[in-house]
Amino acid sequence: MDTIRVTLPGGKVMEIPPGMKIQEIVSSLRLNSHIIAARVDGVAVDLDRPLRRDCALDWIPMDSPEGLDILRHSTAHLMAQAVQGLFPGTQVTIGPTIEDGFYYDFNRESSFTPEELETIEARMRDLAASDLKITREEISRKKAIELFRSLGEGYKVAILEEIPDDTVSLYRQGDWVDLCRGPHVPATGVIRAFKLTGIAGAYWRGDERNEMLQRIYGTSWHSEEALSEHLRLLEEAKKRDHRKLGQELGLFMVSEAIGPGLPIWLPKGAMVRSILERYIVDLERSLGYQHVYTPQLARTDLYRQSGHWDHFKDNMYPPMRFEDKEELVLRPMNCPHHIMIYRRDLHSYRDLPLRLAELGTMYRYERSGVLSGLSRVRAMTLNDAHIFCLPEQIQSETVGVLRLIERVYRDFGFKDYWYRLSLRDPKDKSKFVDNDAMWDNAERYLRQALTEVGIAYKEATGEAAYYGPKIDVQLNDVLGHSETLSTVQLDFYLPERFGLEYVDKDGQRKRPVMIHRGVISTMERMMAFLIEHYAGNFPLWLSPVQVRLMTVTDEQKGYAEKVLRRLQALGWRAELDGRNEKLGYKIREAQMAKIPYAVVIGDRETKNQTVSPRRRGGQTLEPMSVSAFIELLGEEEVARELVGDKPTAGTAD
RNA sequence: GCUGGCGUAGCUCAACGGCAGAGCAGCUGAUUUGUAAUCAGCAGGUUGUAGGUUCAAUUCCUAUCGCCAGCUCCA
Repeated sequence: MDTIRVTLPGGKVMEIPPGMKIQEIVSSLRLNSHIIAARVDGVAVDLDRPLRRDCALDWIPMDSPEGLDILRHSTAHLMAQAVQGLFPGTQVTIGPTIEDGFYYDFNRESSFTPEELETIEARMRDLAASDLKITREEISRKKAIELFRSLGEGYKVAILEEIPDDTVSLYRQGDWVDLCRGPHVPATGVIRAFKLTGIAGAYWRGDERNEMLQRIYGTSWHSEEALSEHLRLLEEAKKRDHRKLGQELGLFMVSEAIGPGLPIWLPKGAMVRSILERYIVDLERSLGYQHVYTPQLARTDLYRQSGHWDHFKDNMYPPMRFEDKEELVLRPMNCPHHIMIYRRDLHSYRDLPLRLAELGTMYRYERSGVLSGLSRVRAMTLNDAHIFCLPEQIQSETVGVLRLIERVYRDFGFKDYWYRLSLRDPKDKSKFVDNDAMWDNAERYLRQALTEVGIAYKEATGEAAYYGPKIDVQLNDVLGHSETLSTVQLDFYLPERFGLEYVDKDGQRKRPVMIHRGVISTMERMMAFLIEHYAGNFPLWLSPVQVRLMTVTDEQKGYAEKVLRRLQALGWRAELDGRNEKLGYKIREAQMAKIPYAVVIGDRETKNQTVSPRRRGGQTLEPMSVSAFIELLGEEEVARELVGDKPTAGTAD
């Protein structure tokens, strides 16, 4: 048999001599140069790969997600080649692709400077221009270890020593070689549109006990246009950054004098926050939650008993002592306080579930490097609740919380989020309380609840709370970082620690189960998300200022004030710009302040007793009576939706 | 906490060893204006803080505080 049968994409079968390379098929078919790799029976391979058996072929074009991933991986190699050429003695470690880009970690005495980044980029362009062929080679693991040892690449040797396979693959381009699984683009000339985007330290193997390596980040695209579009989107995203908008819109501040991570809510931000608080408290009360207030300090012993002292001490402020009296700490969590409320009474099984909620302010010592605007702070107020329930109520209560989360996200228009089932790491039990049966049970209940609501989820090992597994809801911030917003945590441990009981039907005292849950997260983080989600354009119901009236000339001031009083009397957050300025100027300021309605009051309106509203997005409405305008506001507030804004309206500049 | 970068007027940014500047915002005056910026004038600073080098430091060095990116950690 002297030919093999290759099924091409689309079903056509081609007969080729065995050993023919995929690249030759690509050339013979005169396919465009955008094909940079292929899939053979579903497995991604280099174009350089010879075919020896009947198989099905599929192309991987450069602009497909998989193609971009390969391109970026090859760009990481190109960068490593440039770095090692420019800075002899620098060792390579790992260089994977990430969303929209890649990085490579190096071990080098000194750090890379921004100027060196440009030099590296220039060298990469040279290497790309020389269009070096990229070739794959398979050798035994033993030989590979020898090779990298002779090259002085200790990290590669360490990686090789952990690979179980006997055979490993190397990739060569020019005189440069790297250990890599591949696949890669056929030659460096394919790599055209790239940019090195940052330098940072990163611990070897992600462990802070290890030495710090030098990481260079970059991005790579199939065309210059795609690259500049990507960079433009990054710039756009920066405009939505809650730290920037929070400053511009006067929502919050952080004062160096007060302290890092201790945000100050300015009047406008405080207005949004109080609306959020009222919203969630009302909603929770309607679902059978009872709100309480408890102090932000407690005896250290309380936290010793709860286990926080053992498991959470690094995140707690040190205790304070007044003379020789009791020792107090700022609370890092609210649960022990709610547990004390539970313990006040002897509970019948008929009382359960007991749902205690609090907008609980708490303090956590976060390491300085992690603080960020409102999303990572040291003083925060959590939309917290603890559900004390019977074991047989776990699933229905968890389902109730999941439904509440879904309901709230709908109200805010959140669409881009995912559920994570956070489990303990069975290999590293030191971070978690030790009770295998408890963990297994809790995990099962959470899975059942997720299934019942029909929610898809990803599992994350090692992400659990110290007292139990949890369901987290992850949202991306505007810069692409995933953060937890909502959380549902199952806890068999604290009821045990505090000896919680209820009297069951049979008269026996039994242990209740606790569910810790947060829906709109901390007020701080929720605010950060909302600012970015709406790009500062809050929908009417959340806008700190909903309406700004503006006169055309002084003549209309009397009528405008009358309209203002009428709106304010009905609870609308309205203000009047009666300054002696041109209308265009006032409109512009209202637009930049992102106020939903700018309402023009000139001679015509005064004469007809009307108003002329203009929406934030630029839409001018026909003059209407004040009552009609109020009706319009009422409908929009109830709908809780954005009206008249472009979905990605950034700042006006 | 670690690696790197950056701290100049309320905000956004110049000046980079030789008298610290602009735009916006603020104040005063003129302008009475119809859907994204009217004009003029005035005022605004121990250049984050503390040391050091120098005849001279915003500029160079050291320490420290803060911010930013990333690592680690997390609501």
